[in-house]
Formats: sequence, C-alpha cells, structure tokens
Amino acid sequence: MRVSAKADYAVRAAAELAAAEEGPIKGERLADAQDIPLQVLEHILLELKHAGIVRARRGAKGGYWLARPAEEVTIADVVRAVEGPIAHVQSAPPESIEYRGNAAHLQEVWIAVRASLRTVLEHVTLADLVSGQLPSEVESLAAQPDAWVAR
Amino acid sequence: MRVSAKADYAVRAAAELAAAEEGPIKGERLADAQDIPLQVLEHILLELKHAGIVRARRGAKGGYWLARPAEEVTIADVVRAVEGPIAHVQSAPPESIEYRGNAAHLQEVWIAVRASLRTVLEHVTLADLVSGQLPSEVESLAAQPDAWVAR
DNA sequence: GCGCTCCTGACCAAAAAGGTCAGGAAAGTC
DNA sequence: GACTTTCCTGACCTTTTTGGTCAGGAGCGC
Repeated sequence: MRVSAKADYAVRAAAELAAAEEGPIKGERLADAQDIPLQVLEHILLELKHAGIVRARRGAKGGYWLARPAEEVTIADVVRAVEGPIAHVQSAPPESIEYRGNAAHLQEVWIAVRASLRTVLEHVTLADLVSGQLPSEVESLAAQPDAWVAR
Repeated sequence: MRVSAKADYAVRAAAELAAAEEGPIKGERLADAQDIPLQVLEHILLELKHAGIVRARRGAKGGYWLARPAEEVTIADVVRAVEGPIAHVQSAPPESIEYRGNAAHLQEVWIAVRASLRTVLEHVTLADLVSGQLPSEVESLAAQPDAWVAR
C-alpha cells in the first residue's frame, strides 16, 4: 500500500506540464523544477507518452506537452501509466479473487479499498492539482486534522 | 498501490481466528482453512503476535487466538502489523513531504489518499468481516456496480 | 551538416516479495 | 523423565521490483 517514487515523480512532472503556459518543455527543465534525476524522468516521460498522456518532439525547440487539456487528465491516469492497475491484491484484480471460509467477505473489502482510492485519484485532475482547488470530497478528506497524523 | 500476499494472508488468518468458537487454533488448521503455506503463515502469525494482535501457546492443545475481541481489531491493525504504515510515499509518511513548484498541493492529495484508505481499513473489524456485516460507508462503496469493473 | 533533445535498450545494485529448511524451546501427555 | 506436539526463530533461497546510470541512436530545426 505504498506510492512508489516513480508514481510520485510522474505526477509531479505532469503537474509541471499542466502548468506550462506555452510550447514544449524540455525534460531537463522538468527535472530541475521537481528535483528528479533526468535519466529517470526520461524513462517515465516515455511511459507517459506510450500511454497517450503526453506528446513530445525532439530537437531544438523540442520537449514535452500534455496530449489532452489538464482538466481531462486525472492523477489516476498518470499513476496507472507508470504503476499499472491500482489496488491489485497478490497481482490480481480484486474482482477476480474468491475467498474461502471465514474470509469470504474479504473480496468486498478490497473492492471497497479500490473504490475509495478511485474517489480520490480519479477525481483530482492535473488542473485541480496545479490550482490547488481540489474537488470538495477530496478537500474534506484532507481537511480533517486526523488525516495529518501518523498511526 | 497493491496489497501484498502477506497482508492478504494475515487478514485471512485473523478472520479464521475471529470466527473460532473456543480454545487455541493450530497453525496447521489455519493454513488448511485458508490455503496458505504453513511456514509462511507461521512467520506471519509471529509478527501478529509481536504486534500484540494474537497470542499463542505451544505444545499439545496449543495454538493461536486473538488477544482482543474481534470487534476491537480492525483490518488496518492487521495490515500495519505485517506491512508497516499504510500509504507511504517513497517510504516516507505523506505529512512529512514538501513539494515544490506546481506540485505543491500534491501533499494534500496523498493525505487524502491515506485518509480514504483509513475510512475503509480502520472501520472494518474482524467481527464485521466474519459476519459479512460491513459498516455502511464501506458497504456502499462496495455496492456500486462501477466498483467491480477494472480500469 | 550540426547541435539539440527525445528515444531506447542494456545494465547494475540493493531491496522486497514469496517461500523453504532446519533446529530450538515451551507445554502437555504418558 | 521421556516423548510428542506445536510454536518460535533465524538462515537461506530465487525471482521480481525498485531506483538509478550509461551509452548510443533517431528525428527536428536552423
């Protein structure tokens, strides 16, 4: 249940692209802005490109930009592009697992876990992230003082 | 963002203990009931014991049982015992991370992610799991047909 | 043609995941 | 007290993942 460096990097780079006023942004500038090793970032951007989230052009004046408007790209899109499906259990999607005995209802719990992750990740767009105007459900989750303490 | 085999095993074994009518249950019986490799399960039960979730006795008539009533042990307790903190980002708790530039608000998003996981994992007890009577918030997440389809 | 920037695969070390092996230590039974 | 049962623990193993580096090729613009 952890967020990998790769996913974190990918979202941060996407946020920078979402905020870009004009023209392609060089990988190096993204790496500097977010303190990400350039060569790592290049691999990530390549995956984002293969997933259809960003576009790129080489050469002078080249760089990366979002393939779609920032309002239409969610954090879930970005995370899935680099990490694969969200909330798999033992590398299988929760809807495909059958539990026995007294754990029979565990499937519903993992489904609920995935659904709750989705309510956050699929509802926050890159535009929301850049502006800081998160959707109200997400805002209210983050607003609870409890949410900020470790357990 | 995936659930490891270990966490899945731990919750399933805990569910079996929660359902036990009386006396200590042997590791072997738990392993059989949930189809878990015995030696793997023994390591997991040891961790659960160190976390104060189960107790154990050796010898004939020995076995494992819950240290507290099943109504007072949440799935979050069990998962944390074997996987460590929920929803860490790059191995650090989200409240300790500072983001720069256009990713500044990403911290709030990860906080919200953790909070949403907690609303599920900290509210479902082992007793709920065994009976199938999940808390209403969790039930309604799992009841959405959408929640059952992959993306 | 030349410099710039993306593109790609190979490679690497360290850690985690998932599991097995082997032996020791307590609790009960005869 | 010997013996059996069951938990306890560390060592070990293989495979995959993670996080990162290196080196060279391919397209774009001037």
